[in-house]
Amino acid sequence: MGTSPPACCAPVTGQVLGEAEAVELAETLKALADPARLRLLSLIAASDGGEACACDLIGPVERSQPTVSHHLSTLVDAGFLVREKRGRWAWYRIVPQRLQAICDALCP
Amino acid sequence: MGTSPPACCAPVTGQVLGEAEAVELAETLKALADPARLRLLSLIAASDGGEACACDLIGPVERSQPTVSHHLSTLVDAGFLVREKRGRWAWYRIVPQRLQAICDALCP
DNA sequence: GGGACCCATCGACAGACGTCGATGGGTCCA
DNA sequence: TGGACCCATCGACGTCTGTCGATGGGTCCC
Repeated sequence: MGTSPPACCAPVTGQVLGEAEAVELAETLKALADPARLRLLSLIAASDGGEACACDLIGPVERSQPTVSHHLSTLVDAGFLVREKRGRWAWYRIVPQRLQAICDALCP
Repeated sequence: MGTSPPACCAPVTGQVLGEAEAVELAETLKALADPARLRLLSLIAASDGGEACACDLIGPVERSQPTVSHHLSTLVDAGFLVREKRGRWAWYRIVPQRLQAICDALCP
């Protein structure tokens, strides 16, 4: 919730991180730091066109449907995915700049 | 705990992540995903010679001494820091390759 | 319209995690 | 030797989080 920064995030090295910047980067990393979410990202990234239907993710990730839906929402909220509703299906697409921003923050 | 891989970690994109690889990368990211730990890394990286005494970290990071010690141990266990005892002081140094390995896993 | 299907939300629960005060081992100096 | 100091560990506590079953709103097809 909250700020939804334009660039995200302040780099770890270089200028010393303040508490607010650290909280922001930590929340972003926390969204990545879960096996189910990493597998979801990996599955979507490896799909045709870089997008995947939620119905095709439940099996491979080996979690229940509500759990997968919850993790996908977390990734959307953190900006790593975008959701698009098509009929009764939900399609998810990777946001490559978001992943790149993390790398820039960790290894400038 | 356990394997302590030579290179760490399998990349998110490219081959689809298996559960074991995802757990390993998630644990590594979890070690980073805390404001106090990010500030500690940042403080140490910005110190002279890339190393810092624990006694100089407690003030800036605004946590109690046991809490700081706990976080430093977490970072050491995850391979982001190395600890060296000098007399009654404990000095910590960044392991740059470890941070680089995370970036390689996220943005190949 | 009725039924099958996809998916987000809700409520609940167990386990993990960040934090602190208290404690004790180890080191240095007077 | 005694005292001051640094720091890791322990025990405890409240909070956050990953997981699931149940539920209900939408959408499509027969």
